[in-house]
Amino acid sequence: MSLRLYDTSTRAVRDFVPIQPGRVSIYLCGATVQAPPHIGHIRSGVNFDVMRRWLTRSGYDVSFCRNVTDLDDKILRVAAEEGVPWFVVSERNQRAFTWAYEALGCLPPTVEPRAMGHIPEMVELIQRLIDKGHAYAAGGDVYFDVMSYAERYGRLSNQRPENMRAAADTDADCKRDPRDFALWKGAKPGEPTWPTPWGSGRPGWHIECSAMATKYLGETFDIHGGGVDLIFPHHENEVAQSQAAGDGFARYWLHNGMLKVGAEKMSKSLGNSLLVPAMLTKVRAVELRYYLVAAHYRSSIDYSEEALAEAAAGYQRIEGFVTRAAEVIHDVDAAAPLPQAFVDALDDDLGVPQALAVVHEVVREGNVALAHGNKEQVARLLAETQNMLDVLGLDPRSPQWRGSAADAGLHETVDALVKVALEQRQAARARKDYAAADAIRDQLAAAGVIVEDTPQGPRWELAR
RNA sequence: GGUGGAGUGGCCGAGAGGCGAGGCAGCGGCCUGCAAAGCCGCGUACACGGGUUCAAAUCCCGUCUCCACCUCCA
Repeated sequence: MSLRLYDTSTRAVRDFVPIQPGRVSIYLCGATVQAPPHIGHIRSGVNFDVMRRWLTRSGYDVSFCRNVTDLDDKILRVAAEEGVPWFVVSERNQRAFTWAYEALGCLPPTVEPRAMGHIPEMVELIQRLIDKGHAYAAGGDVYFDVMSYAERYGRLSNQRPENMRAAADTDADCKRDPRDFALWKGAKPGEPTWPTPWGSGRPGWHIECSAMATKYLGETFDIHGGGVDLIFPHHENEVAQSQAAGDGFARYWLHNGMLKVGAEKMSKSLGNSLLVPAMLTKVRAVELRYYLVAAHYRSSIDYSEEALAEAAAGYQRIEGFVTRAAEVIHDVDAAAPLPQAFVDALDDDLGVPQALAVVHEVVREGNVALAHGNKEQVARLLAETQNMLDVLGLDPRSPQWRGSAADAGLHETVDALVKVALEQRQAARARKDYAAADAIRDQLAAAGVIVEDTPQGPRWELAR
């Protein structure tokens, strides 16, 4: 079986066939940087990071473009409230997004274009649309003429234009049809503007993604991703603009489900955002990633602290095996094959939940092998586990999660100190003075050091 | 009103006609001086009412509840 993906535009699971053999191009709608990221934004980033890692592991050369929309009405409003230029707001929030993506282990995109750096490309696209009769200038704005494209408009979101309400993206009454949406917004006092053949102004929402996707990935590309809340109007309008202009645009549309809190979508505008830094005081970043990744990307997640804590406990079980196995096995075969069940799970529309079930099964086998002291088997199962975790971005021994060299140095220091205490404890145990032995263990525990006795002698870990 | 999705055991969360994914928690056992970790065992769950079928969580009809989108959104 090879990769099959659920495609929103056909509402069916389809075999994935790339345009060029061996290459995949992905455009992910990143953030409109009007506020710092909450964990719903990062869920999207993490889901598509796993998609990208899986495609890479499957042998594809992946071009991954994740855009930043760095100007919109809200950014202007925030900037006005703070009395600073718009770019102060978008720069600040973009840095917060970049930090959060990195903190959660998302690989950097191949390219991360910013909308306002692509005005000429947008102007060129708008001109093509005007030339083809799909757009018109009116009242300083330029609009996409939805009815000129009525036979195709609405296909992605499965809606008919006659059922749609009016677009409210501008308050202009110069539209030919209320459903027409702005490609370009005429200059308003106090707003940043760029000159165009139709007058100065700023871009509408949607046009930047069409311009940037085709610039970096070509007029036709493989996968376009984003949250389900973007299907309409954002993605519908993107595909309308691009295809009306003659581009092929995306061949597969993938949409991740929403993260909900209290049965409601987490949303900047609803004020129920859980921001990443606050979350990282509750669990480690890798545990948060596990939580966000563990549900299927198309399911919605009902956030709860309990579920988050359960996910962390589940991850710690996996991590425990990897840590203990790595104390025995020093060379891990990064080329070891993945279990077929794991491959099949991910090939089936990125079935991470089933893939994680395979991880847990291999971990159980690994723990058995560890208990039996079967080094050969431990080596094999550790390699399988780490390779699976690598695809999910969850390998505790990867540089992302392993900790710094300074941590390693500190670990050595603590190890030397703990060993002194453990030797005393072993001596006490040898003379059956369990009160003394347990007192040492309790003291270490109070200092955050958890002691475990194994057939190979005592080992220790820091408490979490 | 239109479009799409969801309701699964104490909890999270897959699956999509037959054999109970996996995890968390709990209980019992093994191991241990005691623990911890680990392992083994323990659960007949699929919103409700009908129907189809040898067989339904899965298909069909109806009902209820919830969510998302219908021009701020990941």
